[in-house]
Amino acid sequence: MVYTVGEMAKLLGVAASTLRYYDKEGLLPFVERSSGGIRMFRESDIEWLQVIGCMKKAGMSIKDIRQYIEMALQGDDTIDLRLAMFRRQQEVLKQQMEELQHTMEMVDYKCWYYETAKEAGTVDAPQKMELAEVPERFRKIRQELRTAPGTAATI
Amino acid sequence: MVYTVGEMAKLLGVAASTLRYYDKEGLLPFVERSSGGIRMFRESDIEWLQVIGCMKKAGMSIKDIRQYIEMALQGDDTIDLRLAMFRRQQEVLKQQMEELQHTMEMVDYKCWYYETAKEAGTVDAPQKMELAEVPERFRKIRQELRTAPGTAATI
DNA sequence: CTAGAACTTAAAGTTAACTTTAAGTCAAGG
DNA sequence: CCTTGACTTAAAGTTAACTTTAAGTTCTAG
Repeated sequence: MVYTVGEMAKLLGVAASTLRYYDKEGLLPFVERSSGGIRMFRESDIEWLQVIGCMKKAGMSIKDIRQYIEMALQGDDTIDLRLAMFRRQQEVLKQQMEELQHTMEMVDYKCWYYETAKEAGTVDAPQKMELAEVPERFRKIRQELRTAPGTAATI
Repeated sequence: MVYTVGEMAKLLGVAASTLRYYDKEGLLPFVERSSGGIRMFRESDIEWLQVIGCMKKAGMSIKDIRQYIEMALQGDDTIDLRLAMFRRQQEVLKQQMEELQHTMEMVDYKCWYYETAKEAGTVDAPQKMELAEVPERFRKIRQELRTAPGTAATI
């Protein structure tokens, strides 16, 4: 089973122009062409595309991904390099995860803040609350936010 | 204690031009000016800036953040709207977290894959391995990647 | 054999979020 | 008062990752 660019795009849920762009940028050197020049994606190309999608989600640039693809095509000599690349990516993701967790804490705090404000009818309720009255799990993030000594605006 | 734009930028670890840009985009209507027109950040403005930073990290656009700031300045009438906004953001972050976790699984698999390849000296080792030989935690992601029936390229 | 849908390329356009530049103004130290 | 470094604005430039356009080609069904 082979696919045209449009079919593969539909299958992956991306625009056909995106796949053409990736090809132009050297991300799809493995895709073969018909005698007339039409791209023919093979079933097995899906794995490449899946990995490319994953690397994109991990925040890698097109340039970096092309480097990886080129290494992969060079064969077993580049195993170490490829391993190093994914190890580095692992670190990047760990960092991203921590940041995301922190962001979530902040948003959770804000939800509590506005739920409390809603009940009371004013943001003064959560805003002027003593730290001891604030649910324990929000205290750290609240203090982090309250760098200022004075009371902040109605944020 | 007040800060100029340059001092505040240094304090937050961003470029001064970024703060000016945010101001131009309506994100900093609370920042006052000296008689000469110089921005004077107050200590309490840091909380606003911290929240803006958090919302950016959560993937919100400048436009969305401005909306929030405008609502906050309108006072208690917009509590419900602000709560709804953070609740929506909570969902977005949950989604992001799941995606990130999935990406991490893929990268973990790739690390295992290349560690195994490194030991054997060839990617054939992990590539041609039977599913049963693959560590249990990588089986799901491997199958997900192997949508194709035939063996894929040396990815 | 032909119509038309989907493909091809190169080049230009888009978008968001900054960043840089240019020309000028403010403020603090000597 | 003057210098100097940091500030001001408006406008133009940058970057990445697409997306769109235009002009032409290929494939498939009738």
